[in-house]
Amino acid sequence: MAYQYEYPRPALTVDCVVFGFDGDGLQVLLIRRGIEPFLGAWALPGGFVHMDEDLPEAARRELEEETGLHDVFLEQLATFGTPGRDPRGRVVSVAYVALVRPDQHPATGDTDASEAAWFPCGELPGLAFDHPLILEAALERLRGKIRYQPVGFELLPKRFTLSQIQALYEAILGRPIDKRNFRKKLLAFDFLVPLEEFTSGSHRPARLHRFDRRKYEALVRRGFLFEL
Amino acid sequence: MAYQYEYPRPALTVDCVVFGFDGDGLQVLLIRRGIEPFLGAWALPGGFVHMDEDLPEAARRELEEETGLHDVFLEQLATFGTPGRDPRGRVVSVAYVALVRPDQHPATGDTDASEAAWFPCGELPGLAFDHPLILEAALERLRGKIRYQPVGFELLPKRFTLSQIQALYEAILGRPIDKRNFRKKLLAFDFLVPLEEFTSGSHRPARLHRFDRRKYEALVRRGFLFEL
DNA sequence: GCAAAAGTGTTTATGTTACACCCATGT
DNA sequence: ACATGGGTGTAACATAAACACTTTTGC
Repeated sequence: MAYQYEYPRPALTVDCVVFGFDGDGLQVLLIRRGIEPFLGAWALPGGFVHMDEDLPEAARRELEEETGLHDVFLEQLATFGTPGRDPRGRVVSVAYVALVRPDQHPATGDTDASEAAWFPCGELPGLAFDHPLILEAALERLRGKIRYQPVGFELLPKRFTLSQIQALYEAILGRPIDKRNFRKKLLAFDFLVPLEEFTSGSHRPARLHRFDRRKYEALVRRGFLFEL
Repeated sequence: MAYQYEYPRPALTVDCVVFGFDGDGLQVLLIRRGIEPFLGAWALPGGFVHMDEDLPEAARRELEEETGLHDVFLEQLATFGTPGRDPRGRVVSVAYVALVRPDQHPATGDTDASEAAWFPCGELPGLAFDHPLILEAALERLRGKIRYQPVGFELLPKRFTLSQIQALYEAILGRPIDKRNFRKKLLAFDFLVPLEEFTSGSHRPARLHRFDRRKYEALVRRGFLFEL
């Protein structure tokens, strides 16, 4: 370690904004803090980065430790480091966005130490640290991203109806979408595979589809741009 | 400091990808390293974050120290922290993108300690650390961003011709653009102010324009989306 | 008068929006 | 039979793409 740098260093954490979709509204997974500072307050899952682990690894580890979630879609959002954002001293946090499918959702309260719970995006409790700021940035990113990359499929079950995905887009974009135009456009991309399976319930069964990642990626390579 | 965290911490740096435009191609400002490691190699300007400064402040400070640049457009890009990316040990770097106008360009070699120079994006020298990776991410961001936000104006002189801005878009997007369609669309946004000044030179003088940020922001507030 | 870049409209093709009714199921 | 959500096509409109010649200046 010939050139080791020896001045004081900020502490480094990761925080995850975990989005889920319950068929109706967009939701965020929060944990109740079990330690000071902000003991008992709701916060984004996250924690300190270990010296030998990469940043996404740290995010995944903290996510699993605090919420039981694993194998989720994860993407770096931004880094927050304003002095004073953490009362313990200088702490810089690399924020991630995670998207989880309903079948991956942990049952509320199924983790050991900390309590985790889903909150509808519109009814969030007060949050610790500068987490409201991070959450706002994550929402903005999601709203922007969903319009030109098919991240929505990371929030739906593997098999889903067209109405479900439309409801998801309406929830994220916050406006109603015309059913016929939405389906026309989405199906024209040709990366949705209609299945011979249907929902059952009190009404007319809806055809299930799955997202064909291969077809999507082939399109992307041919210089195609998703835009909805 | 009741809850100070006392485990080993990664070191934290900022690095800046500085883009410029010379009327022909996109360029990047690099510095020649004056210290180990990678002594003598070209690298992105950047350095360690002080304990009491915010991240953008640190980026601006390093930029001024190493290149003489100040008052530039600056935006966070992403954070790079893979173990092993710096031979001195664990160093996590928050990368920024800076856009500078030609009139702000430092004369090559006008800084004290380190040597700074512009390189065309297509003819970059070998770079220190994982800086090629950071640069690639910055280029991708710029290409994406220029299509829906008028960041291009940060790379042009305050007064510019329509041909100059077209050349900039062509350089960044890497493809030719139809002159008439480009002008029609750009002028239709109505945030370009035609001036009563013209270039002089060996050919027909071109009218100069300036970007009216107020008009642009008013449009954005009315729910308008730039798209080119 | 020639070389070089500036400037200017129209037509065609493509994509987007608006819009209303019938269908299949469970109760 | 009725309530509920699923499913389908067309016409009007708006936006994007293709395309060629004239103008002004310096040399």
